[in-house]
Amino acid sequence: MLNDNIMAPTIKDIAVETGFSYATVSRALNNKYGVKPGTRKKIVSVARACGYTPNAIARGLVKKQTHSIGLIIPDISNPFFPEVASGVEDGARKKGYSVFLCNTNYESEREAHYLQLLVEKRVDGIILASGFQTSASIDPISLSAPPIVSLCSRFENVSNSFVMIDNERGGFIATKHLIEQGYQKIGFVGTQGDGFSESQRFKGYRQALSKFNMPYEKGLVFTGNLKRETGYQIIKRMIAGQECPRALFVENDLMALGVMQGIKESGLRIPDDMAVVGFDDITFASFPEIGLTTVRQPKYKMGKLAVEILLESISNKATGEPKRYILEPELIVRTSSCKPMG
Amino acid sequence: MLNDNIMAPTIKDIAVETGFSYATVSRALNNKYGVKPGTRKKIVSVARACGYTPNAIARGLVKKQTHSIGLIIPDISNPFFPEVASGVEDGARKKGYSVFLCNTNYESEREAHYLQLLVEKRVDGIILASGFQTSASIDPISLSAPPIVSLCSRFENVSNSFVMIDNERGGFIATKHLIEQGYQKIGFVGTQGDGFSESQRFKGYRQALSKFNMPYEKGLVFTGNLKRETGYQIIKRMIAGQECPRALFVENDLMALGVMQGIKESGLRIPDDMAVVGFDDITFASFPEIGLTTVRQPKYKMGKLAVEILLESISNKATGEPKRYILEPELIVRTSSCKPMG
DNA sequence: CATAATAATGAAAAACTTTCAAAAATTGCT
DNA sequence: AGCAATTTTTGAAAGTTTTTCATTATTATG
Repeated sequence: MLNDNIMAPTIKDIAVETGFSYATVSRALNNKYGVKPGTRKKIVSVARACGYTPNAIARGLVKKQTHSIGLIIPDISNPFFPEVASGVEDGARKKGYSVFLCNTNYESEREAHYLQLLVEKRVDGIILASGFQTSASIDPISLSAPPIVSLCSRFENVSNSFVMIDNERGGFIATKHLIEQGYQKIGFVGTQGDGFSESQRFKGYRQALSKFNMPYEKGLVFTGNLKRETGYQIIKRMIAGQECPRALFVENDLMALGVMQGIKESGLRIPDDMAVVGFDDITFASFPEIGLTTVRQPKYKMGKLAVEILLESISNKATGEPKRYILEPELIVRTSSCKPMG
Repeated sequence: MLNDNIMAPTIKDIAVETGFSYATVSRALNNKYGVKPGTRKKIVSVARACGYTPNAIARGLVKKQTHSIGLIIPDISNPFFPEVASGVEDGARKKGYSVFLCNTNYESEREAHYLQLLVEKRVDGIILASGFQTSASIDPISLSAPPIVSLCSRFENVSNSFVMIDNERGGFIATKHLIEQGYQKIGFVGTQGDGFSESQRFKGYRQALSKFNMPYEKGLVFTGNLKRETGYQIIKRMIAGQECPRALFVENDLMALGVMQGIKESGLRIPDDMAVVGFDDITFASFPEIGLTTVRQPKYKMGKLAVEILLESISNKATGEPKRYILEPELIVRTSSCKPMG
């Protein structure tokens, strides 16, 4: 009662106030077995009266778990990730977990930094939607690291649980669709890889070309980061150049939107002059005015699933095999990829 | 060394290993004054060798600060908020703070729940982009609560720092614009308030009508939550109804996009048959195919500013007057609100 | 060389909660 | 009432770090 407004009341304050011990107060407030109803009532009412709030930090220290998890994503301004994050958040909240949001902007140092930070914060687990397929970051901390579930990505050099869609197949069906629409010169816009290995979607693109006996031309591949602005710039350069494809598979929708904007600004029409297929199926792809053909990822569901796997493996203390979910991509055909006239 | 792979090494382990005391190890690792260069070197190298990671939980308990903040937003799937969140995250990261992301889905119980949770987690501060103007939630915890900066909103019954734009003025200039374009029947789509008070943007709408001597007609006001789907449903109903306005001020862009979609699906044209003005200026409003006239909010900047104010007030231990930033809204005219023909 | 001043280190307390073993109180039974 | 069995309560320790104060070691000064 004495340090009422200077500091938050603690269990100790309540113990003093009620005359019971810390232990009893703790058990009473946590609804644990073995405290007389009258006692509990008194303790609870005093706690409420003095505005007691449990200190999750102290609790975390004792119990060695924080009920927090980390979510690392590369680009929060790509609507794909908020959608995923939404699933993560919902799943986490339902089980009483909070989530640290970490946005890396596709920078590997930032990813590494956050990974380190989350370990220091003693999160109970991490969901890592990495921009990278090979991790320099994840390794060094692996000793004391909490369980990590990869999301929308996986590491080639680490075997942990992951949930993602079959990106290679996604790239394949996107490209196949364009081929079946009769396009001859099909370009690729996206990342070619993270420096260690090729992008899966790019692989699918090449695979489709090869399967349908179409030549792979390096000149039709345009790479850069996965932002909208980049797509915009690439297409401008592309149109200015000589070898301009008639159809494009763009590695993600955000970039595809930039591409489409560039195409239209150049006076060309979609799909008449150039067809576009994206990847992700972000909300805006479905707008009638946009009508972007794309490969759908079940964003919310993936986030939810990832967090469920993570919490599962947290409660298991990470025994058990890593879980690997590879979901099926789904081609959503819209107007941006209709059959060309001639 | 003995419990190497079973538990994360602690300062104690390093103390034992090097033969120095906790105190010295702590000082060495934290680059504090008063430890012999040789000693420091040895300690640091042992720490590195055994993969020591400081325990932020224990540190938080001692120092009574966690270097974490909470960010509460109502709707992460509205691109407006990720943009804001991005500013918050950047600002926080730069100062070594991590952010708990809390999505309330415009539900006040969830807001209250998160507020409580963040206090328990002993975050150093909270940024609250509330869906509500009057808080039942913020009050009860005010005693032990960390500083709270309101963002894109403010409370009428609590005086704390906030950063927002002048929503009333925003509503005013949006409506004024439609009036100046010659529209007679201008409708409003949005929330009318949170049950305690009117929405500021709605107030601006009414104010503009009144200023230009136009009648306020209840029949032209359509309310619901601020989601896209809601906008879509409202416009469908509106078009089916009899008193259909020729121009609409929609309370946010997301909803406006739903409205636009509904309009087009009904075979009407924008702006020829119906003009639309939104609010926020989310990225997608600017797409040529969309061309949504809107009231711009400096999203990223607001997030950044809010976190700066918050961290400022954290380091001040919350002495000093609350800071109140009311930014100027800016009307961005695009194609969705051109002059009607006749 | 003695003394003062400075630098380096250590011991212990504090932060708040949970948990375990043990003690105290209560209940049931004869 | 007396004893065992059960329920309730307590005290102390643990969890990890930082910090304060005190102590020891080192260097400088007269």
